[in-house]
Amino acid sequence: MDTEQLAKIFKALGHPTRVKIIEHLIDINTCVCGEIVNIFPYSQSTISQHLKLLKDSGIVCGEIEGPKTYFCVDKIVLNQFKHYIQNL
Amino acid sequence: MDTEQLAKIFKALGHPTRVKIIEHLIDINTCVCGEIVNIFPYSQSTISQHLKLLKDSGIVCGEIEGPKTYFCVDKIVLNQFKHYIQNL
DNA sequence: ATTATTTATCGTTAATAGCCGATAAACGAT
DNA sequence: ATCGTTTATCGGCTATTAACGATAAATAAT
Repeated sequence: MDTEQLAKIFKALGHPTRVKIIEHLIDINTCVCGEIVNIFPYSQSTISQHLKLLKDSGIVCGEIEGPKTYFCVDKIVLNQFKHYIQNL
Repeated sequence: MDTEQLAKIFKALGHPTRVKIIEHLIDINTCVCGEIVNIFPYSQSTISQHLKLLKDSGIVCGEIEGPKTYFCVDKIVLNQFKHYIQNL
């Protein structure tokens, strides 16, 4: 895990809403965009963009099933991330 | 450690240069701005701003001694941070 | 075939970030 | 008191981010 990807993940988590989204994703394992929209006081497009950012960083992955996209934390990447932090 | 402060630290680390700065700070324990300027291909003002960001997030503290400022990682905050990540 | 549901993307706007050079501020040494 | 060293801050520029509404795309259901 190189510096660039690390910084990307840090950056993705550098917003209160995205921190809460990933905590929620970890809690409930898998989740659909609309469910997250219901939790936060932001529009659907805004939440979708937050999810895209998290996905682009690699910490989250999304599987399209029908009209829905199921988001979940990429456990491999999360573990690499944890491992890095632990060694700081 | 609340979500806001967490996001602030994540955000502070969300830049390759700042990741490298904090790695360096952890390595050598304490460090002066000018030393970091010599490592990176950025101007003194840019590095000073990166350090300010890290300091404002709480993960780094700086002690002014004469004309120099000695920066070091705040180990208490770093440990709180690590603890949070481990519990993810 | 049309409608409803769900998500992604586009275009816009305001705010923030990242970089620089120039300058100010604080101190030590001469 | 002046000069050199070190750092912080200011102003300016460009690029990116964060938010929104509107719209498109994909599918499920009627």
